[in-house]
Amino acid sequence: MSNDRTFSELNERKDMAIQTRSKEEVVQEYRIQSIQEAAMRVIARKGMSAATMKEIADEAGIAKGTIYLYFHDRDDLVEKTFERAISQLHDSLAVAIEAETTFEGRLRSIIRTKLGYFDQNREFFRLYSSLRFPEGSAQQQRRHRRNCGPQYQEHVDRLTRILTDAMDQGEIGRADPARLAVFLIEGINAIVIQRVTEEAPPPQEDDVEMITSTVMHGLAL
Amino acid sequence: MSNDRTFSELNERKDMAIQTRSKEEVVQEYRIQSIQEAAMRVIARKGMSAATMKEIADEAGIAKGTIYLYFHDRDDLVEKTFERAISQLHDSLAVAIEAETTFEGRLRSIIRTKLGYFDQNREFFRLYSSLRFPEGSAQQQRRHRRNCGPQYQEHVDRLTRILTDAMDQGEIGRADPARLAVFLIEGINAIVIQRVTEEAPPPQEDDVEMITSTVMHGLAL
Amino acid sequence: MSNDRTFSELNERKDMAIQTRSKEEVVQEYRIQSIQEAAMRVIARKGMSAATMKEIADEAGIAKGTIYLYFHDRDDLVEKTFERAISQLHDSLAVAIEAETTFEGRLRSIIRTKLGYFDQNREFFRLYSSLRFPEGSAQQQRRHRRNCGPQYQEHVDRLTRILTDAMDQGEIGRADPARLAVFLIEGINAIVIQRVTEEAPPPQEDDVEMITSTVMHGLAL
Amino acid sequence: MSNDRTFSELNERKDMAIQTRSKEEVVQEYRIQSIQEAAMRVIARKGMSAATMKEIADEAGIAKGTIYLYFHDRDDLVEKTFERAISQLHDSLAVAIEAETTFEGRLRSIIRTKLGYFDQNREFFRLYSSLRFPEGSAQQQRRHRRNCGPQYQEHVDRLTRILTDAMDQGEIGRADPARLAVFLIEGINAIVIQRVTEEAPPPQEDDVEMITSTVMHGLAL
DNA sequence: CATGAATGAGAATTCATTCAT
DNA sequence: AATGAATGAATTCTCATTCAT
Repeated sequence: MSNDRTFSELNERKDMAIQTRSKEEVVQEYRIQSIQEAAMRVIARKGMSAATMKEIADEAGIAKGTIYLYFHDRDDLVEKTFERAISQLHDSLAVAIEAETTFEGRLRSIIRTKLGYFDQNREFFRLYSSLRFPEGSAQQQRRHRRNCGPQYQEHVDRLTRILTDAMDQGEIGRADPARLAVFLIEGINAIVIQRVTEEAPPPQEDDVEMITSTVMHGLAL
Repeated sequence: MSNDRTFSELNERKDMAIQTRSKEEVVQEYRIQSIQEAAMRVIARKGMSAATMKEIADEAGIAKGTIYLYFHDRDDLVEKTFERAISQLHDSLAVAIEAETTFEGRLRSIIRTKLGYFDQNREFFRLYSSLRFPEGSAQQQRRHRRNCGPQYQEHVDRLTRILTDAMDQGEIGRADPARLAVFLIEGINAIVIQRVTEEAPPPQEDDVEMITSTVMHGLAL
Repeated sequence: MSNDRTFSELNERKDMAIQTRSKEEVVQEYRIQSIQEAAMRVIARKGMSAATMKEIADEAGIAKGTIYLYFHDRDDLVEKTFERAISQLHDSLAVAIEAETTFEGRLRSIIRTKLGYFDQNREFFRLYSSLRFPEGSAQQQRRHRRNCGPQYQEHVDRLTRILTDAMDQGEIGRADPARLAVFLIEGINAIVIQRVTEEAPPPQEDDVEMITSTVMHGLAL
Repeated sequence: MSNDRTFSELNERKDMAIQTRSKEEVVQEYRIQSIQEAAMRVIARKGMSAATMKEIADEAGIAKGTIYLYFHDRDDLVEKTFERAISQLHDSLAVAIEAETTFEGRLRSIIRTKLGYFDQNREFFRLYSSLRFPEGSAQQQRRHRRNCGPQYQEHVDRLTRILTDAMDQGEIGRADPARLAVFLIEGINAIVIQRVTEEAPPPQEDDVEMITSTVMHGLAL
C-alpha cells in the first residue's frame, strides 16, 4: 500500500520547474495517452460496462498488468479517459467560438466543429453520449458525475454565456438561456449521431445550414 | 424441448377468442409485467449492462430462478423489457398527436406528452436513452437495434410525416423533414433529461412554451 | 416428516391378503410402472446424470411434482428404476436357461435372449451398461452399488453356477468359473452393443453362433 | 478475439524446430498435463457428468479460473482429457503388440498390458468405460463420439487386423474378425474391471492365462 | 391426488486485480 | 518497468424439491 500512487497521479503535479521533464516522464505521459486512446476506442465500440481491461490492453498493444502501473483501477482509467475525451472536443469548440463575433457565426461554428469532429471520429460519439448517462453501480455513477459532469456543464455554460451575450446584444430574443443551451446541444448531437449512423451522410454544410437556419428563424413561414 | 418455451412466448398468441383468458393467463401476464417493471427500474438505475438478474429478481420480490420461467435468458428479458417500455411512451404520443390538427398544436402536444411521461417516470429516461446507444457485445447491439430500432424509427417516421404534412400545407418552410425530426426529438429529449436531473424543475408549460416558440419562430429578433 | 412414506414404500408390503388390492393400489402400481418406464427411456437417451426430472415427467405425461408422490427423491427413482430394469432382463434369462439342459444349449440361449432383448429395446443397453459404472457422488455410487450390485451379482452367480455344473458334468474344462462368467457376460454385452449401434446388424443367429462356437471350441485350429 | 485461444490450442503446433521449447512452453505443457490428470481422477471417481470444475480445480490444486486459461470450457477439457487418456493406453498396447509375432503371443500381450495398465491406474477404468457410453445432451454425445470414437475404433481395427492376419496365416479359424475383436476387447475389459473392484485380485498371470486359453482352445473338453 | 409455479443451492463462466518473474 | 499467469468474487443459468391451489 505504501507505493500505491500511480504514475498518473504523480504526473498530476504539472507545476514542476520548466524543462525538468525527464525522459521517463515523457515515456509515462506517452503510455498514459496511448492507454486512454485505446480505452476510448474500446468504450466507443462496446459501451462503458462491456469494455474489458483485456480488450483495452490488447488495443493498446500492452499487457493487462501494465495498465495498473498508470491507473489505479478500472474506474480510474475510465474516468480519466472520459475527462480526456471531452477535453479534446471542448478545446476545439472553444477555439471555434473565439474566432467568431456574431451569435449566428458562433452557432454555425459550434455545429460545424461538432459535425467535423465526429465525422472524423465516428465511434467516439458513443463515448460522448455515455457522458450524460453513466452506467454501473451507484458509486460509479456518482464518481462519474463528479468527474465528467463538470466538463459537460462547462460546455453547457459556455453556450449559455454565448446565448446571454446575444440576448444582451439584442441579437436574439429572451428566453431561459441554460435550457436553450441544452436543447441546442442535444439537438445538434442528434444530427451528429444521425450522420454517424448513415452510410453516406449529406455534405456537412447542408446540415450546418439546416440547423442554423431552423434555430435562427424557426420553422414557421 | 417442446415445452421449453417461456410463458412470455406462449403468451404471444394474442389471437385467442375474446374473453377466454383463464386465470392462469392473467397471473402469467401479471408476473411478466411485474418482472419487466422491476427490470425497467433496475436498468434505469444501473444501465443495461450493469443490471443483474439478482437485483432484478430482488426488485420484483421473487427468486432468481422465477425469471427464467417467463424469459428465456437475460437477453430475452432485457429485449422484451425495452420493447415494452418504448411501446408505452409511443402509444401515448400517438394518441396525443391524433388529438391535434395544426402543426404547432401537434408539436406542443408531443413536447407536453414527453415531458409529462418522464416527469412521472423519472428513472425511465435512462432506459430510453440507451435505446439509441445499446451496449454490450456486437451481437447484443445488433439484436438490440433489430428489436428496438424499429420502435425508435417509427417514432422518427411519425414526426417526419407530421413535418412533411405541415410543409405541404404551407404551415412551415421546406427542409429535410427526417433530419429535422431527429433534431427536434433529441432536443426535446434533452429538456426531458434536464428536468429529470433537476431537483425542482420549472413548470412543465414553461418548457413546452419555450421549445415550441423557439422551433416555430427561431431565436432571431 | 410424519407422512413421508411414499406409495412406493407402502406398496412394498406385498404380503397383504390376496384379493385385497383396492382400485387405488392398482392405480398406484400403474403410476409407479409408467414413471419408471419413462425414466428408463430418458436415462437410456441421456445417461444417468443428465436425465432430469422434468424430462422424465414429460416422458411419462405427468407433472414433475407427481413423481414425488411415488418416489422419495431423484435418487430413489433412479435406483428403483435400475432395479426394475435389470429384473426384467434377468427374469427372461432365468426362463431361457431353465428350458435348456446342456451347457452349450444354455450358453446359446443366454446369448440369444440378450441379443433379442436389446434388439427390441435398443436404447436400454445404455442404461444396462451404467449399472456397472454408477455415476455421481460417492454416496450415490455406494447406494447404487448396494441396490443394483446384487442384481448384477445374481446374474454373474447364475452363470457361475451353470459353468460349475458343466465342469462337474465334464462338459467343459476347469477354470475359475466366476471369472469366466464375467468374461462371457461382458463379451456378449459387447456384441449386443455392437449390434445396437449398427444400422443393419447381421442376423441374430450369426452372432449367436459365432460367440457360442468361439467360447466352446476356441479360435485355434 | 485474436488471443482468445487457450494455451492448449496454441500448443497443438508441435512442428517447431527441435529443442526450441522455451521454458514457458514447458510450464504450459505441465499445467495442461496436471489439469488433465486431475480431471481424469475426478471423472474416474464421479463419472463424466458429475465431475465439476471446482472439484477438478481443487484436485489439481489450482483455482477454478485457471482451468479456463488452458481449456476453452468444460466440454473442451473433458474431451481433450479423454483423448489423452485413451492415447496413453493405446500407445502401450501398440508397443506390446509390436513385440510379438504369433497370434497367441499378441493376444497374451494385449491382455497383460491392459491388466497391468489398470492395475496401476485403478480409477481410470471408469473413464475408459464411459468412452463407449457418453453421457449428457445429444450434442455432447455426438461430439464425444466424434472425438473419442476414432480412438476406440482404431483399437478395434488393430485387433481386427491381428485376427485377420492370424486367419490368413492359418493360426486360427475363420470368423467375422471385427465382431470377434469387439467380443475379445470387452471380455478382457470385464476382467480388468473385475480386478479393479476386487480387494485382492489373483495374480495377473492367472487371469492372462485363463483368458488366453479360453479364447485359443475354448471351454469344451 | 395431481399440479406446476416458485424456490434457491449449486454449476459454469468471466474478468478485474495481484504478484512472482 | 513490464509482463501475463493465477486468482476468486461475481454473474448467469439449471434443476431437484416444495407447496399452495
